[in-house]
Amino acid sequence: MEILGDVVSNKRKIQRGDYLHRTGTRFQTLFAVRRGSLKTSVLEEDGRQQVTGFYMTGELLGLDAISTEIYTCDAIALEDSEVCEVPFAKLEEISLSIPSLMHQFHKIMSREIVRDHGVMLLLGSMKAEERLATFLLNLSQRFVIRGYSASDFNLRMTREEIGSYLGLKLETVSRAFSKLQDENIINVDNKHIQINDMDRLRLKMGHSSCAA
Amino acid sequence: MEILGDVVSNKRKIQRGDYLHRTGTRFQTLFAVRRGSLKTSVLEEDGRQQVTGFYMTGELLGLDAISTEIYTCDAIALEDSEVCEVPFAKLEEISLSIPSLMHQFHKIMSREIVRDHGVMLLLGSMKAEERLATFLLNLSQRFVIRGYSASDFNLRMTREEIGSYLGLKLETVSRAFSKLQDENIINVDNKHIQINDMDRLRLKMGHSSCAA
DNA sequence: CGTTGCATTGAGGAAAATCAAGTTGAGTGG
DNA sequence: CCACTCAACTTGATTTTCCTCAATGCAACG
Repeated sequence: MEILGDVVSNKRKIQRGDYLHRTGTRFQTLFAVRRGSLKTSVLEEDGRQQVTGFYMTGELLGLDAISTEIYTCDAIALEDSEVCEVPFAKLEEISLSIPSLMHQFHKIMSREIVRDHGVMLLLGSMKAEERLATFLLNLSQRFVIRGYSASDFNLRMTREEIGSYLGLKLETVSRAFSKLQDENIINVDNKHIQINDMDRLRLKMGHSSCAA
Repeated sequence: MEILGDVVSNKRKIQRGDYLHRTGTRFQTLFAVRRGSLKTSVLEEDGRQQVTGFYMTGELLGLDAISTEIYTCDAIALEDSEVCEVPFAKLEEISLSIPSLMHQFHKIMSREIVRDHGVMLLLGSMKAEERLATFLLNLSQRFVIRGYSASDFNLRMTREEIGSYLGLKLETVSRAFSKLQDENIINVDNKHIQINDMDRLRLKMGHSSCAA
């Protein structure tokens, strides 16, 4: 992963709300998040919009653009952030002489596909509360990996963005938060989330029908 | 693409209903469909299952397994089929000496990601009828590319499998078919589908609210 | 201190799931 | 060849879930 340093040409700061890239513009670089967080979203002809992912430190954006050499989504900073530009042509070139780099890159792309399949499963077969539980546990997991608390963190995105990602309306997200709080599984104070009972939250992910 | 011939070691026949690979088994090869069609599906701990994709001639399976070197889904033949085994290690090896092959491979993986984002959009923001219209048009498109009729084809999968892919119950799929038939947009005779009005079917995809 | 954006909550309605019959059609065996 | 079986499909009635619309709360900011 550190080999990526050879490929990384320059860093770029990006303020909350700014676009990192826009749908339809020419693709040349991937972006690795160094600090902060971003969301990607796709826009349909008829105005419908959907958030397709949230990205934190260390995660890679732009993989979708390789196929057409045009970005297929918008990437927007959720807070003041910093990214590394990874020129894709250069990455491919260097890959030729460093097989392990190429292999790692393939794994990263593959992981993105697996991740998307997980979201498809969520969108296709889970109820609102299960979706939110899954989402919170996923975030929690990713915070832990980065050395933050698994059970106490601040959301960087709005209810509407969460809803868009989970295929729900913002009111439904809000209600699901309230319900989990009423059951004492989590504490919600606006964007500040505390998970009180990780196990019961995990149960929520599974089969809501069996739980009380 | 023909370069792939160098990598392809052997063909494999697989009968309707048979597994091409199973979740959890060791990954070594990708599979290119030569004839027939397959579905992939993921199984959750609690028994929930979801179809994550349908694959036709020329399409590539197994990309999700690269990340963990273990297949993350089941692949099952929808009809008697034939696939080529593409040993992944060999593909990576050859890529090193044929940059264009590597580049093509990256595009294929990227296209899979874009495709998944499309499904996420469908699952997250479309109503039943819109989902089915989108699905039929996608199939139609893929048949055309392969030299078959765009407006007259046979489904290889059951209503339940379609529903699982689209995040709907089989009854809902059936009703959506019936509705599109009542509106004279398509003809349905069990698995035999005829599209009478491609334009109105496309309209269905978009904003159902505006249509009658 | 009003404005603005985000969040919560409630009431009512629409969409899809669930439950429950029936129908059809292909394959099987008498 | 016909009855039987079984799986897939269709259709209707009811229930659940979520969306929509609307009102209100609340904190940040100029």
